[in-house]
Parts: sequence; C-alpha cells; structure tokens
Amino acid sequence: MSLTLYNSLTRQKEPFEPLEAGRVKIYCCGVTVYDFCHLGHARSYIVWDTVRRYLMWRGYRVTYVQNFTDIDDKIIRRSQADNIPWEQITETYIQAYLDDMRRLNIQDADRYPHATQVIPQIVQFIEQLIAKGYAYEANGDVYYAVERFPSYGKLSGRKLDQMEAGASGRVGDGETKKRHPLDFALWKSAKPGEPSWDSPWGKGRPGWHIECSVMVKEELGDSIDIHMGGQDLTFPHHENEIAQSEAALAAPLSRYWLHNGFVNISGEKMSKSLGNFTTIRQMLDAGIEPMVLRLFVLQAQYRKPIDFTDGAIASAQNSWSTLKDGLLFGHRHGKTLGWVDAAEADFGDPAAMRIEADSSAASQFQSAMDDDFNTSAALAVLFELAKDLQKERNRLVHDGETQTDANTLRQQWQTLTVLAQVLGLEASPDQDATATLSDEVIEAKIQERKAAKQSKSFAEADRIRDELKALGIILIDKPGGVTEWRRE
RNA sequence: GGCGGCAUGGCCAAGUGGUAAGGCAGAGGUCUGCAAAAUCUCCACCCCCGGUUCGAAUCCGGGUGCCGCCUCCA
Repeated sequence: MSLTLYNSLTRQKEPFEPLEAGRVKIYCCGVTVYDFCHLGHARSYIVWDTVRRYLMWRGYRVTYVQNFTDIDDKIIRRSQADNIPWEQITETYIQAYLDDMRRLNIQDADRYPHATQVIPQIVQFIEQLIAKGYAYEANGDVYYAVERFPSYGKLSGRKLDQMEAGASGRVGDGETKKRHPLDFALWKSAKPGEPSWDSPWGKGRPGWHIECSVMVKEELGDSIDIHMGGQDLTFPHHENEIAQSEAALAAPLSRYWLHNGFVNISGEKMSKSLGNFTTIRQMLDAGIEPMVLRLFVLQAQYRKPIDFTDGAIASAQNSWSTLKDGLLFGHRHGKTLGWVDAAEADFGDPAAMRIEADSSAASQFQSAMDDDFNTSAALAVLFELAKDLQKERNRLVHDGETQTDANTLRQQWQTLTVLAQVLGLEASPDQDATATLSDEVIEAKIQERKAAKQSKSFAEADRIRDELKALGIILIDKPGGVTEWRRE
C-alpha cells in the first residue's frame, strides 16, 4: 500500500516516489507580507502542515521550505500609503504570520527564505536566462520570453495562442516593451523613491515569480519532490516558475504539484478584490478555537472548495468538543483506571506513544490518508475512537467502572492521540487544570444544590446548575442522589 | 471564448462496479423534580434521460444546474 497523491501537473493521482528514498523535499509558496493572513491562508497552511505531518508520520525525512515575499508592488504601495518604511511593513507582517500560524498549531518551516535575502542569486539567475536566450532586457526591465519555452502552459493546461486570445483585451497599455503579451517581468526598474537593488540593468527589484525559482534552487536544489500552494497560484505563478527554472536548469522543477481549493464565505468567493475576507486573528480573537478552525478545514478533501458559514463553524465546534473529550480521556481518567504511566512527566505526549501500526484504526487512517490525503475519511476513524472513549467515560463516571479493560482503553486513547496529532489536532490538559473554579468550590456548590433539591427548592437548584454551567461546569444528576460534574 | 472542477439524507462530507463511512442537526424510548453533547434506537436508493453489466452513486453517451481559473489573491 503506498501513498498516492493528485498531481496538478499530470491531472491524475500518482503513487508518491521521492527523488531520494525516504527523503522529501518540499517547497511551499508563502505569503506576500503586506497584510494580515485571512481564512484562505489558514486553509492552505493547515492543509500543507497536515501533509507534512503525515509524511513525517509515514517515516519520511521531510525538509519543508516556505518563502516570504518581502518585496513587491503591494508592499511598496502599503509603505507609501501608511508612510512607514517598507522593511518595517514586512517585519510586522512576517511576525504576524508566524504568530497566527503557531496559534493554529502549524509547525514552523525548516527554513523561511526571504526574497530580499537572495537578490544577488536572483540577478545571477536572470543573467543566465538572458544568456540562454529566454529573457531580454528592455529599458531597465527584464522580461521572460514565453514563446521561447515550448512547454509553456503545461501546468495550467493552456496553450499560448488560446491565452493570447483571452488576454488580448487586457494587454497593450504600457506593456509595449514586451515582445509577447504574456511575457512577464523578471526584473522591474525602480521609480524614484522605490526600494531598489543594483543590477546589470540598473536599479530595480525582482519580479514576483523569479524569487521562488531562485529560493527553491538555493534551499533545495534544481529539482524537488513537492511544490505546493493555493489553486490560484497555478497560473501564472507556478507556470512561470516552471518556465524560469526548467529553462535555466534543464531539470524538472518539481515532481509533484499540489494545489488546495478555495474557501468561500457564505457561498461567495473570497478574494482580495471583493474584500470579503476575515483575518485569522479576527476569528481567533472572536473566540473561534484554533482546533475548531483546523477541524473545519480538514473535514473536506483539500482540493474541494469549502464554504465558511456560521453554521459550519458551529457544527465544527460541536464536533471538536467530541474529539476533545476523547483526547482528554487519558488525562481525566488515566489515574482512576490505574494506568502505570499516568504519573509520568511525558504522559499524554504523542511523541512518547507507541501505537500498534497494524491496529485496525491506524490502518484505516493510513489508507484514507494515503489516498490523496483524504482527511475527511481519516477523521471518521478518529470520531469512532473518540465516541468509544466517550461511552466508556460515561460508564466510568456513572457506574464507576468501564466495560473495556483499562489497558485496551489506554491503547485506544493513545491511538486517538497519535492519529489526531498527525492532523495537528491536540487538546491541552492545561485547559482543564486552569479552569475558573477549584474542585473544592465546585463540590461545595454541588452540596448546596443537593440541599436545595432535598428541600424541593428546585428553582434554587437550577440556578446553581446554571451558574456553574456559565463557568463551564456541567452537572449530571445520577440515580441515588449522586451528582457528577465535569468541565466543558 | 479557452481550460478545469463539482452535483450523495435538513446541513457538511466520504465512498469510483456488488445494494450508501463519519460529523452536525433532528425524532422516539429510557433516565430525571427538571435538565443534560447520560443512554438505547431510528433517519438517503446517490441531479435528469438513455446505454454497458448478472449487478452502477460508482463505467459510457446526452442533458440540466452550480463553481473556479484565464487579472493582485492561499
């Protein structure tokens, strides 16, 4: 059984075979740092983080590089509009990016190259393209000559003449320096006051696409295994990267190209131009839990569009609550069940757990994920484990004993924890411990309520229950006048 | 105009030849003073029309509908 993934380049699912056995070199297109990240970024990077985690779980040594585009027209515009140095803009939003992603439990890349850190290499790369006849200089700008690259369009499935027809209405003005309407800038000459670097063509800055070609080469080499990004990057960005890299280096840029689907907002396309996007921090600050967002994203296959609505988030919230209870099972009941390791320091750490790889759950999980990262089917495995644990938890809380033996439960819990972690879904037991009320106070309240119930003061009893509920404490009355409680 | 994708229960979403995973929501029973995401149980023939096949949501042909890219965008 092997990992199969959908390759945008060939438009079909293919078995995954890295260039070097056991190693995977990944380049993920990062953000242009001129604004906060939005929900679309969240989906994209949650998905790629999950792919990376899964490959690691599958035993590959993964090198994951993601760039920051820190020089670009939008950054310059933002700098001018806000009257802030452009370097400060990029620094601010790089930090914001890292903060947002960490909150979503997205692992840091192994390296984050910046476009401005490789300017000499970019200049050199462009010189190489000019020398090979793939690029030409025109009044301080340098363009890539798409007609010189015969397979131009192979990634996005277009042909030059078709695109020319489609683009004819939009090209012309101010583009007269181009030999072909679809030629794109490798180097842009600087206007007065704009940030610039020296080059053989005068002061200027790199075009958008060339930086990625150069950073891939610098960080990972001429050919890599997986190149990923949002669906919108297929054309022109990735198409142009291929044209640049393969013309200059005469080697396939990437074996596999992965593209994630879009996020719609209440059925409407989300885009910069429509302005209907919510930033990640707005959502998180509004109280949407990071794991809920992650679950929302992973409930659909990564290539399909998803629709962000209040209802979808409410549903994900409830779903997360089920999984979270399952993930906290060991922390809440491990000691009660007499698990030998429950007192150890790394208890609950998935890295310290060894699950049986041939367990039914793990193998179902793996075959789901092996099929082009079918996270939706993979989640079904987690839910089944979580629901089983939920039942046992209730038996334990209500009847004082479980139906399944303690060791089997421990195995189930560990399996759930490990597999969830592969999807980046983690519940911290600290949330339990740092809750608002101490156990003693809660017990006192329960005794108070018990007295109220015995004197038939049900209004008072309900008031106490509501009061605790507002603080996240759920009370469960059991036969025999026993009241159990747990934190929500 | 060119290229591509999707259409499965109230909502979301797996499933690519053998009679429909999972989540959310809902219904009924139990339990309860009441309540509870406590517990038990229930809830789809897969857009339409043809065809292939012993057998199709799954393959083929034709419709219809929705969406994306071709322009900054994950």
